[in-house]
Amino acid sequence: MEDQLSATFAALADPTRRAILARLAMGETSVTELAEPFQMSMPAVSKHLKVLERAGLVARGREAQWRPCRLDAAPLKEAAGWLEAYRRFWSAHVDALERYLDRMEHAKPAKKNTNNKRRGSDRKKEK
Amino acid sequence: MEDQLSATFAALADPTRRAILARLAMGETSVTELAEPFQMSMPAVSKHLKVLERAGLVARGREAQWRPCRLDAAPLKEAAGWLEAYRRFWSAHVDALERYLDRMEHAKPAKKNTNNKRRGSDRKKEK
DNA sequence: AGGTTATATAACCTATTGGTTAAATATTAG
DNA sequence: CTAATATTTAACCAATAGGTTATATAACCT
Repeated sequence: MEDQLSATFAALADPTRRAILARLAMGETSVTELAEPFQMSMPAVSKHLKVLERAGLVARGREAQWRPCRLDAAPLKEAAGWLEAYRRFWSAHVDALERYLDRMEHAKPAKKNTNNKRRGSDRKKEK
Repeated sequence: MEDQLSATFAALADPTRRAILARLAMGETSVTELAEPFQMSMPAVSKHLKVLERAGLVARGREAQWRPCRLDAAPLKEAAGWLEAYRRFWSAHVDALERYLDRMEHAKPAKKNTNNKRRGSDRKKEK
């Protein structure tokens, strides 16, 4: 997973890690405190932190025996930018247009519209 | 990976899948055409499509022997919404505000900040 | 029916992920 | 130095991911 964007999205693809980021958004804290809400072992949290750290989302300091973690949201900016390019595809207005165009598409072809008797995996659009 | 958000981010955490979505943003197309730019086998692309489909990002139809894929960006909306909550952390302007608030937070007990380097959240050590 | 095209599935492989427990490390306190 | 605390690393495990090749399925076209 060489690229930054993949690392960022992969890091976000885990609820534990997202919860850690949410906690860090409230301020810098220690690993132990981060781990507290979860029912997993400390090494597991440590691994999650390493994933976040390698994705550049968490930076750490050293203070005595603590390794305080703090949020570094910079990589999220790139991710948000990527998503932004798709905004028009989820805008409600365009959704309606989409559905309209889709109906046109399916009504248009003069081909014999053989009934879709096939298996149910493509039932999504059949309203 | 039970939740929708995790499925969405996980689906986006692969450059091939992001490229597939980018292609689909230009319009519905077949699996073969989707696979063409990549140097991987067709089953590999098929698997990527299945990941995207289970994440709800791609819907498929049936047209003769083709299974046209089309983008369904709805799940991206939730992802973008999640990221949006962190926008203030990557905006440079608010970054300055953050730092200011952070200093205030840590300077609170005393009046003047006299080189108090300790971070507040891990001070349970005062015995 | 038989052949071609488009796509999916099966079976397999290796690397990575997410978790565990046990041991090591780093730092402070006494 | 020793003990305590915070955290990481090591070794292991099961499940998943991402790829392969070979085979199967589905629909079309003679």
